[in-house]
Amino acid sequence: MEATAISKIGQRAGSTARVRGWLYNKRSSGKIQFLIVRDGTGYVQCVVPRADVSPETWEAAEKATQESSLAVTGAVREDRRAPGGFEMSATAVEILGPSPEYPISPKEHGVDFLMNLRHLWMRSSQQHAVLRVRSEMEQAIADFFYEREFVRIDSPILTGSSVEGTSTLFETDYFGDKAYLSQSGQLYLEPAAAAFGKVYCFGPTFRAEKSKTRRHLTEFWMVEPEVAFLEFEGLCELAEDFVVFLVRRALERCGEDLKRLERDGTKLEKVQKPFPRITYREGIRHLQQKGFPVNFGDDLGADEETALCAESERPLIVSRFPTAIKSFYMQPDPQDPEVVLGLDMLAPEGYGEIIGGSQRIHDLALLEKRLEEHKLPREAYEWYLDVRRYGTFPHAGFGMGLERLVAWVCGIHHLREAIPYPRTLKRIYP
RNA sequence: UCCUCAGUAGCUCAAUGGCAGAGCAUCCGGCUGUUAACCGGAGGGUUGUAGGUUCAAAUCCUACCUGAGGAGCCA
Repeated sequence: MEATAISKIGQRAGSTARVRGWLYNKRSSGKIQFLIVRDGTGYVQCVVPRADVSPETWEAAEKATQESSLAVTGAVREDRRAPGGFEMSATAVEILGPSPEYPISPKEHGVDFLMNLRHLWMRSSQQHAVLRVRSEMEQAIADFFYEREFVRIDSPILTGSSVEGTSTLFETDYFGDKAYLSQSGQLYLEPAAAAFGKVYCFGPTFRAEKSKTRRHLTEFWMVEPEVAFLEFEGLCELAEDFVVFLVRRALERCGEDLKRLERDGTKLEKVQKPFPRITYREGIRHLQQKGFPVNFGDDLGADEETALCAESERPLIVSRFPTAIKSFYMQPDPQDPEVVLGLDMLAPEGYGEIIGGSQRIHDLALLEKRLEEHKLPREAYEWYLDVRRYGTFPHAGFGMGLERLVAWVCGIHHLREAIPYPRTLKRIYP
């Protein structure tokens, strides 16, 4: 008999089905055993009454330990007592692969232990739910840009020049030359915007920051749109539309997973346009009134960000930062030349910055000047300057960290659970 | 890089200078509707490593190793 996906088991109610998967948990009571089987699409309870099955089937059910792979055949029926609403009365249980002494028990474990067993931990229901939400968000990202006729441009992972300083770059040998793992696809997207108009890239990025917090990974996935002739106001709207689209998608298609994660959906339902916006100057004033010792020119730390977001249930857009604390390529505000047309989007509930973006400098002379001020090696950027030499145009873009979005949407504490195999300061295994 | 905390059974944790313990997991037994099932029994230890103090160290001291939480920086 052909196997049925457990997610589709309800369609077989009243008839016989065969499922293949792994034993998630088992409870027994003398003459009856309950096997919870998972196959990646869902969970189903299989009931094995001793009186109704062959001795071989009874023995197989008894021998099956946590995470043994199994094939179970039986009659499907609705039953309120079963988790999921349907259960199978097993007529045959076959152990496909035994699983002696599975290390992750249904009880509590520490972070280090679970992270060393990440390859097994992803079988656990909550981890499984997070990674399914991540997959849905990846699909939603592709859909959002496809619907808006963006062209996906894959930027290189191995690069010769950096967007920001070289201190946070992973260096590697490239046939005797130095190469670096990409920190951002932006420099490669700007030329592509001149070729295609609306473009985006989506892939892994690498930061050798020695940061050790729940908001940082050394390898994370970033999605970056870049749009020709888009100016700052339009950029803010694009970022807003994007986040609203992604959160709505999670609510529409990840209900089961969010429920398993005990995520409060009402908080996500409040993520609607328009998002509150403040400028950096206004933010500094608010913070000073609340007693924070901050002045124009200071970077906003974690506590400051949390204080600014405290009043809002929607993401907050902070814009127009001092030129000195931002990257070399950001366009100055014509109304206020001390600040640049950059934005940070801060997620509510303390999840912090999920998006950073800006309008880019399109004037060649100004960009050359900024490269010099930031002491960046001019030669490495010659090709990038060509974007301004041959038909320059105003343009803007942003980057969104996928793991930060997923952590926020799922309501999980640490970014390391929002990626299948996290890379952190102290972890490159498994 | 800095600050703080923690390393004891496979896992989560007790034992505060005086006999190394419990729950879960594993194995054995019991129970015909379990929901992290429950009940009884068994096995399981170089207390992170090295040194020191002491009649006596898991416990106090020193160094190192490993991990966690936070800061800075960022997405």
